[in-house]
Amino acid sequence: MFKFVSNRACGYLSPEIRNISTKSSLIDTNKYLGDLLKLGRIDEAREVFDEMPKRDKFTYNTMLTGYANSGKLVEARRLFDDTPTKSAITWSSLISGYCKMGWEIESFYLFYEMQYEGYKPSQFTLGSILRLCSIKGLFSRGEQMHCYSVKTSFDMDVFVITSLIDLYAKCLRLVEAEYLFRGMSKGKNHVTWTAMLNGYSLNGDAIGAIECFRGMRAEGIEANQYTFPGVLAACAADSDLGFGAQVHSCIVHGGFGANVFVQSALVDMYTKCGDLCSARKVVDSMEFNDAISWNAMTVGYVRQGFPEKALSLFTKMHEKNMELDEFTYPSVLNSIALMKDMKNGKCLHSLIIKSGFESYTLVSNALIDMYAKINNLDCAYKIFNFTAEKDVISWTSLITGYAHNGCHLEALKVFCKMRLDGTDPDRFVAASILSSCAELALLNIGQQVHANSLKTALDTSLSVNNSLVSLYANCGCLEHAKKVFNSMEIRNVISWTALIVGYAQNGKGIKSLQFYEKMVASGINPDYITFIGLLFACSHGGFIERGRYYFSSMVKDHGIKPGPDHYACMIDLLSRSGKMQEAEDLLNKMPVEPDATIWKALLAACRVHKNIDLAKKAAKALFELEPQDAAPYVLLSNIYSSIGKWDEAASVRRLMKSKGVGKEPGRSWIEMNGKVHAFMSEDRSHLNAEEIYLKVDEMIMKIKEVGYVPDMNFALHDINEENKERGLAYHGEKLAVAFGLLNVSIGAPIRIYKNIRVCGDCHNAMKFISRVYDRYIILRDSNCFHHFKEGMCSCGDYW
DNA sequence: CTAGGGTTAG
Repeated sequence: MFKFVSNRACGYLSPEIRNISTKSSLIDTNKYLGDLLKLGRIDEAREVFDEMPKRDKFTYNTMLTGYANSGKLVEARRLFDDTPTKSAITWSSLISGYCKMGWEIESFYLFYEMQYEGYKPSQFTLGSILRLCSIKGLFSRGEQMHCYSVKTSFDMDVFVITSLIDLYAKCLRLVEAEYLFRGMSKGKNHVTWTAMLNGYSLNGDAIGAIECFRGMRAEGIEANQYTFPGVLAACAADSDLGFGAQVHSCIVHGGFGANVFVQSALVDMYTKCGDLCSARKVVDSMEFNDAISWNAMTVGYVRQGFPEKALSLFTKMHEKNMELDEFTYPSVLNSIALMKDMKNGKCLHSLIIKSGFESYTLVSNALIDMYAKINNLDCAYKIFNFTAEKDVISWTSLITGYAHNGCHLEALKVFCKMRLDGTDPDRFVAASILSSCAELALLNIGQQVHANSLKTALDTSLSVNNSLVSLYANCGCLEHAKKVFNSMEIRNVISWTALIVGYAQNGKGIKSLQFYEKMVASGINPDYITFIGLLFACSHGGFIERGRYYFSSMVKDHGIKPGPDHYACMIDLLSRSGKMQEAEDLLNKMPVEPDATIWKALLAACRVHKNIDLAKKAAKALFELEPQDAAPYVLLSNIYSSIGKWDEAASVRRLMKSKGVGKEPGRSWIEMNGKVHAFMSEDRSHLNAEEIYLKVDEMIMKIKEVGYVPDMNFALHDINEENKERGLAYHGEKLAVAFGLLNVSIGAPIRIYKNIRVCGDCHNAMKFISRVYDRYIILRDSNCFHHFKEGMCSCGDYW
C-alpha cells in the first residue's frame, strides 16, 4: 500500500580522493582526512595523520573535530594539548565534543578558560553550550548563556536562536521559545522550525505543533526526518488520524519513509489513533526490524484490547532474534495480566530473569502489576521486595494490587511504609489509596491524604478528585463530596457516577436522579456503572416506574447490555416493593444465568415480605453458587425465626455448621482520633465497657419513655423474653452509639460503620435516640447509609 | 532539531 524510498546515507569517495595515496599536496591530504572522518573511518584517518610529514592548523583542527565528534575525548584532549598554534576553532572543536558527551563541568570550564586565554567563542561554541544546557535541563545556566549571547551580539544568529528556542522549549518555557521564534522576522531555517514544532509537541500543545508544521510548509521550508516524528506525535496526542495520514503521505513523497525514527513515530501515531491496521502495515514494510516500532505496535494491541495479538507479536520478535529491550516486556506482561494467563506469565518471568531484565525497575514494576492482576499477591510482594530501586510506580503497583484483591487494610499499610520510605505520592497512588480509604470508610485518614494532596497540588488531578468525591460520599459527608465535585474544572463519567452512587447510597434518591439528568444534559454519556447507580437509587427510593424507565433506556438509548448487577437492582426494586411475582418473572426470563447477587437481593426481600417459598428457592441456589458464604444461611434462618419457626431456623443453622461455613460476625465501629473502636454484639472487651453499658441502659430507658418498643423479631435466639430483650439492647450498633454519645462532642455527627446490614430494631432505636439526645447519627451498613436526625431516617425506613 | 514503557478513579 505504502511506498518507501530509501534515504539512508550511502558511502561515497570522490575521484580526487581515490588517487591521493601516491602524491598529494597538504591541502588535498587535509581534505582526504576530513572525508575519512566524515565516513567514520577514524582508525584509517589516524594512520594518515600520523604519517603526514607536514601538518598545518587545518590538519590539527580536522583531526581534533574527528575525535571530538566520534566521542574519543581522551584522544581529542591529547591532540588539543599537542596542537602547536591554537585558534578559537581549536577550542571550539574540543568544547563541542565535551558538550555532545554531556560532560558539563569540563565543557563549562573550557568555555571560561578559552575566554581567559583571550579567545572569543563563536556562535557555534555558544550553540554547543546551549545544546548541552537543553539536554541536561540546566535552565539557569542556559539563561546566563542567553544574556551572554545578547552581550556579544550573537543573539541575532540563527544557530544561537535555534538552540535557545530548543532550550526554552525543553525547560517547558514555551512562552519564551515562542517569543524568540516570533522575533525572527526571516532567516528561519528548517532546524528552527523543527525546534519550535518539537517544542509545542513536547509541551503538550498538539494544535500548536500542527499549526507550526502548516506554517513551515506555507513558507516553503521542507520538513525532514527530524520534523516528522514531532508532528506525528502531535497527531497522536490529538487523535487526529486524518492529519496524521496526510503527514504520512508527505513523508512518502519526501522520501523519508525508510527512516526508523519516522517509521516508529508513524506506528505510534496510528496505534494511538486506533488504526491498528495501518500501524501494522508500517511495521511489516520495514526493512530493518526496529524494536522501538515493534514495541509501539505491541502497546497498541494491548491498549485496544487485543492481548493475544500483542503476545503473538512478542513471540515473533523472539523468533526473529530481535534485540529486545526493557521497553518490550511491560506491554507483554500487561497483555498476560489482561488474559490472566498464569502459565505464560511464569514463562515470561523466567525469560526475563534469564535475559537479565529483572533488574530494570520498569520491568519489575510491570511484573508486580501482572502478578497482582492474576491474583498472586505473594509473588507480587516478593518481586517488590527484590526491586532494588523502587520508585513511586513500584509502590503504586503493589498498593493497587492489594486494593483490587479487596485487601484495603494491607494497601493502607504499604502506603504508610511508602511515606516512611520517603517516597512522595503522585496522583496515581493518591487516587488509589483514597479509594481504599473510601472502601474502609476511614474518613480521618482519607482527609489526611486529601490535605496532603492539596499541599502537593494533586487536587487538580481528575482521578484524585473522583476518588475524593467517592471518599466523602462513602463516609456519609455529602456536602464535602459535592464541594469537591463543584471545585472540579474537568469532570468525566466517573465523577458524575461517583456523585450519583453517593447520593443514592445516602438515601437521596431524587437528587441522585437529578444529577443523572444534569450529566446527560452536559453531554456526558452514562456507562455500565452509571446505570447500576441509577437503578440502585430507584430501588432504594422505591421509584418503581423510574427504575423500569431507566432499565429500558439503558438498552434503547445507550446500547448498554444489562449485566447481572443491573438485573440484581431490578429484582431488588421489584421484590422490595412487594412485587414478588414480577421479580420472579424477570428472574426467569433473564438471558443470563442469575448470579449470587441477584439471589441475595431476592432473599433479602423475602426477609421483609416473609415469603418463605421463594426464600427457600433462593437460598438453595445460593448454597450451590457460593457454598462458603454464610449470608444465605443466616438470612433463611432469620426468616424462619421471624415467623416463629424456631425449629426450622435451628436446622438451617445446624446445616450451616455441618458444612463448616463460618458466619462473618457483625461488627460496628467508630473512628476517633485515628483509632478505631469496634463493638460486637454483647461485647465487653472495650476498656470503658462498664460506662458504655450504663449509657446503653439509660438510652433504652429514655427512648422507651417516648414510645420505643423493642422488636423481638430481631432477637433471634429461642430464649425467654427477658433475655431476648437484653440481648437486643447490647447489639454492636447500640454499644457504638452509646460510645458515640459519651465521646463525640455535642454538635458533631456520630459516625458509625457496620460490616453487615443494620438490624431492624437498632434502626428503630436510632431514630428515637437521635430525637431524645438531639444528635445527628450517620450509620453506614453494608448496604447503604442511614442519616438519623430528629427521629427520622434518610432511608425513609425503606431499606 | 527526532522515537517506544509500567501505575489511577465510580
